[in-house]
Amino acid sequence: MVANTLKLKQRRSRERRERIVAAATRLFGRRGIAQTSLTEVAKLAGVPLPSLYDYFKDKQDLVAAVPEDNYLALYERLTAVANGKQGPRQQLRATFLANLEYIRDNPDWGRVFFLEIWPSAAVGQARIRKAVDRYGLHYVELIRRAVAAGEYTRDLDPYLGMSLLMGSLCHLTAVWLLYRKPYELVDRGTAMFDLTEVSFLRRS
Amino acid sequence: MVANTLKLKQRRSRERRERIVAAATRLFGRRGIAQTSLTEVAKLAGVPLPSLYDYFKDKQDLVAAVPEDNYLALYERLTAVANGKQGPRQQLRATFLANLEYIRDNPDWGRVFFLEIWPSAAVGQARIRKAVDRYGLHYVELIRRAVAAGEYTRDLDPYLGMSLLMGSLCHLTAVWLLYRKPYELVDRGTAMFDLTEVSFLRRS
DNA sequence: GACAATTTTCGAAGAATATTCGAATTTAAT
DNA sequence: ATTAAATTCGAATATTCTTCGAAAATTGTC
Repeated sequence: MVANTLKLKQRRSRERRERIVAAATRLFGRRGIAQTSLTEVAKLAGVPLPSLYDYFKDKQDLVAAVPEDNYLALYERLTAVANGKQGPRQQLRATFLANLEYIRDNPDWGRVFFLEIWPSAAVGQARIRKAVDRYGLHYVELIRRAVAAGEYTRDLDPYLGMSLLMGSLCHLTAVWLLYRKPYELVDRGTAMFDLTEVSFLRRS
Repeated sequence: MVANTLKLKQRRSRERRERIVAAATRLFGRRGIAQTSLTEVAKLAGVPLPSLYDYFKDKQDLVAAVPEDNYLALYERLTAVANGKQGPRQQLRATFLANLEYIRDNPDWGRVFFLEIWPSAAVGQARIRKAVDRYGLHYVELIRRAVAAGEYTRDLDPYLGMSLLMGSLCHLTAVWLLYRKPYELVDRGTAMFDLTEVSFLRRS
């Protein structure tokens, strides 16, 4: 247990940091980043305002911490799900749907990531971009394998396929979040994946 | 000529407003909204800071004006292009590509709209949402007609089809803008449209 | 063309928010 | 027990957004 071997002081400090990120996720996710002041974040986290700066360089840095703190859990879930399936095609499908499930279960995080971070200038920062790239490359790799296995047509450009899937994912999520969840995200995502995949398949 | 019949004072006022929006489009588009201060906008527009408030309620209001000032030109272009084609399928394709051309030719606007406005909380404002909805419905309508004409399969849900196209469009544009235009937008958009459309077609 | 009414402009001040500084406190190490 | 190190946070500063109202410019009227 890492947490237990940490010195008392360090552990407390870490818990504090986590409380701040949790508060930020919630507030940024509900009201948007621009509409949330650090004063509010500090209040919800139960720490004095200047203490935020003991953990984060500035507001932007706190914003970046929100998705970062979720990547680990997300990737674990995605790989766990994918490993349970056989064949790249099934793995791709399972990954896509697990991704939507994660968003459904963590809408605040989803909103910060898909609506505020990923599209915004934040991606210009190397730190965030790296994570986003990794995210996309995971899909590229699965598509590539499905092509190699002969499940998808040889004509398929894996990057184009990835753009299609990521684009659908983002758009679906954005509409779901912005229009107050007018449909069941995973169900609709399933329909969308199956529709998209038609164009990936080998012409018989 | 509306502009010429306007009283001198009103005309100057309108030109001023246009200069402000132009400055805002440029700065918001290059640095992002959060990283751009109104002081900078005012300076680039050549007006004193408080004068911004003679035209816009607050910063958010100025942000909203950026896409609004472009809709007219965009819609004109889209409908002109679509009307030159026959059959809903060709019209849809032409619309999609003309849309990409407009983005390519107005990247600052594209960035403000696709990266800052559309995904952000701003869509929560009725005024902006209305415009966005209209945008999407245009695609829905064209798809619907293509289905009715028997060009697309009857199984196709027009809304799902729209999500797919809009998702692709957004993602393609976002990557193009954020990764410093690594490909020719319209060419890649063409490949993407054709790939997506495979899943719309009637199974023979 | 002079005068009043109206609209437009913008300097000065205020409010909200982000950020820094460093001294006080707490914990860890010797 | 004493020193060193890390952590916390009150007080002060900097930046940015926003308001107010008086000055200036324009328009309408006689």
